[in-house]
Amino acid sequence: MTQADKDPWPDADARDPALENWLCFAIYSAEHAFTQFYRPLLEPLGLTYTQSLVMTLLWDRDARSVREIGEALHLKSSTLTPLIKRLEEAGLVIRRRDGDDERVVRVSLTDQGRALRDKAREVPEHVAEALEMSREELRETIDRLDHIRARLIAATR
Amino acid sequence: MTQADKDPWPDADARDPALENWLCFAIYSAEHAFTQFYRPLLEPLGLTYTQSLVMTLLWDRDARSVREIGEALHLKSSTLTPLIKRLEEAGLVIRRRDGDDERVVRVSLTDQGRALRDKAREVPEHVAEALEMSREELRETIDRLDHIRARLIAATR
DNA sequence: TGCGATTGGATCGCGCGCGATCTACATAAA
DNA sequence: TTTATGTAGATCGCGCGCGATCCAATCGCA
Repeated sequence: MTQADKDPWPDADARDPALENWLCFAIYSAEHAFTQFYRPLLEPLGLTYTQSLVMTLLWDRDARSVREIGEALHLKSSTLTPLIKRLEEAGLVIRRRDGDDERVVRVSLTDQGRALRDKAREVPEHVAEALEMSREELRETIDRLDHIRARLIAATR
Repeated sequence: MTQADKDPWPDADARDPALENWLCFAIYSAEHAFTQFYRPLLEPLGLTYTQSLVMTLLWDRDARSVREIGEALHLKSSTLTPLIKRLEEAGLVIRRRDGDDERVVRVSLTDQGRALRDKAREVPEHVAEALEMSREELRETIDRLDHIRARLIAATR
């Protein structure tokens, strides 16, 4: 458990010169830890983490376009098109061209996709339990990360 | 700028029921934003972000084993072996079996790899500039993310 | 000494995630 | 109507990142 926490990074004591890089690495590895944590929870549902994000969007509101999904998740069509096709192969969604605008592809839940929602409900509780953080702490951390993301996007040339 | 910040998530006002999932998504997309931000900075060096992490380790201390690098970055050999081979093809490092223990592969910098360090020095400043965060804020956010990671790893079954 | 268990890397298959590029469709302008 | 401009997805190639699996070297112990 704690054995994996000794960070054998260079100059662990003299972190100051490049704290920004540490922040990036902290985010980078927290993301991996989350993925690892979610894996066994989502595997029984047959979903990857990103797939579960798409499903969560659709459970809230159905028949979204690929563009809408991409905006919500900050993902490009080159990521989403194959991913959604995989969801379709799994029988969870269907993709259909919009009648009004033939460019648009609408993604809708199948009965099977809708049914999966029940199995997914307990997942957030596992996360909450693991994190052991107060709602204030969660709120504050999320706000800070959102701020960081906004700053980075604004500064990306 | 601010246009990309409207989060079109379900129930944006009723976030409370699953704040933990929001935290995960916040980390997930902050990670992508960082990758996007780093890309144009690292492209002139011919490095990806993960490759730059490996190089940073080696610049601090040379001739590390694949296992040591993996522990520092929390990455598996299935990720590192091909990545380091790419660094080798680029002429930045050499891989050599350890004489004492033939299982161990040591990764050492070439002159070219060492020389790249100078070009990489300015990168952290760009990050600092973009983030607009105080050292205290940085410190605190890093600590919180490290804590989250530790909790997740401990709770991953 | 010898033999099972462990360890360090390598390999394979799969799913992201992206930039670049392409196509089909839609809309605005001439 | 024709032409130009823009938009929604799809496709391709590449680099992670992992679980599963394999192999060779080493270690532990009888």
